[in-house]
Amino acid sequence: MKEALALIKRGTDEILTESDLKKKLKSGKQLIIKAGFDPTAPDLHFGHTVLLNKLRHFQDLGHKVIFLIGDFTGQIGDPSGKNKTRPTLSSKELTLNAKTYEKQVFKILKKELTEVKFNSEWCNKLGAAGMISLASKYNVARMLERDDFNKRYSANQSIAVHEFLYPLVQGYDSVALEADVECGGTDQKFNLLVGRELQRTYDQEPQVVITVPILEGLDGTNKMSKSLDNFIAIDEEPNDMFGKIMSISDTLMWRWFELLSFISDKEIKNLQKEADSGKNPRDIKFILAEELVDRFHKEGDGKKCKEAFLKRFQKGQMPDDIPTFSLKLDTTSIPLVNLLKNADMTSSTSEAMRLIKQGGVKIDSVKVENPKLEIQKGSEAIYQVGKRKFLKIKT
RNA sequence: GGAGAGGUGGGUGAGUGGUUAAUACCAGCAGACUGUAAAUCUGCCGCUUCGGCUACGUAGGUUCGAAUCCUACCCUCUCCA
Repeated sequence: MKEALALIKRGTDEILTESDLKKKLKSGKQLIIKAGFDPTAPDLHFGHTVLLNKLRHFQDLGHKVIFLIGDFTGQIGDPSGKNKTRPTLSSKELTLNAKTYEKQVFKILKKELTEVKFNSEWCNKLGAAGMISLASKYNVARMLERDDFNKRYSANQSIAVHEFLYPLVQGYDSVALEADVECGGTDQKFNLLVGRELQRTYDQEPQVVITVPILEGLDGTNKMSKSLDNFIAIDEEPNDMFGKIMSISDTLMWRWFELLSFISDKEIKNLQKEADSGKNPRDIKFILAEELVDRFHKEGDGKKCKEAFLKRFQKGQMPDDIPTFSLKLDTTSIPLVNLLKNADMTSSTSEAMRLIKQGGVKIDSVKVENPKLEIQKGSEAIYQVGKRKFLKIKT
């Protein structure tokens, strides 16, 4: 029991309330753990795994996880953050997204203890009358307590009426599932708490709310997200994954240790001590990178990546697994800038031109000086753009 | 329904007839230095067949010339009811 609680508590931000959680754990029954996911972003990244790891902990204790895809709520659009209108997804896309989710999610979650559900299943049945009745169970004053709404309200910014429905519907999901625990990011706290309230009005035992911290992305400041392009997807190529982890700042590294690594707090403290006494933080980052690559790929891949990494950057050698790109030419030669664009190494020929002028383009390790260089048909060489983009191109 | 403010490049935000592909800041990219860290320095930062082409909400108009003036439309915000 003590260990169970400790396992669940690790890395959480808040547990509301802990005494409720204890009670539920003690009851001995299999708990229903709910977590909601956006239907539009099936590419899971490290940020999602903070939450998934927490869910996994519950599974390790034998509880059941409901992986809830918010296809209905997706139509409303989560008011936290920007209020973009979400495109309504077709049922085909939904199934596809769900499949993609499942493929990735079971790298962390146990299949036999996970159930994937869509909230349209019960929300569609609700109808207008049901929505009105649901809306009657909460009040505007309480809605405005939500930090996000509060700020906008006091700043005289608009709050669309339907935005109030989002937390309500999300809360209703908890009622429909009779959830015992709901996990989410700290930014979801309000929504999760509404679930608690609603369950009470529906005469259910209120769910325990567990919030986990939001992981900072590669830039070290913003929340990791696809739209900011500061993420590492969990199905990313081992070497890319390793490289990206190595490129994070030292400060961020400790944060990632805390939220992503499974090594004990004690060991992390030891590592910090080593760093303080002068050990190269890069070598500590290796530990993190190895662990994470191993987790999302095969055991041992992390080590391979590390070796490749050392070879490439310490000794300045080429990576040995450069992908090949073949381009069929109709002419006898092609300007280098066009070649780079066609091979998708740069987004435009203008960009390619710029990079060449700045000395950022190499062919077979030789810096290109002539921006108008022509590449002859029938050539094969290794092209490098910037520090990390390598491609073998055949013409 | 009435009154007013505004929509500029990824973001913030200058610019109110012409040296303006458009100030500045942030983000981003490349180079130097490093540990593919941070900090710092330097350069770049619309597209192009390198002739040009397309850009300041949309569509027209005035003008030798417009992001800047006029008209219509769309959108956002504020205040009043």
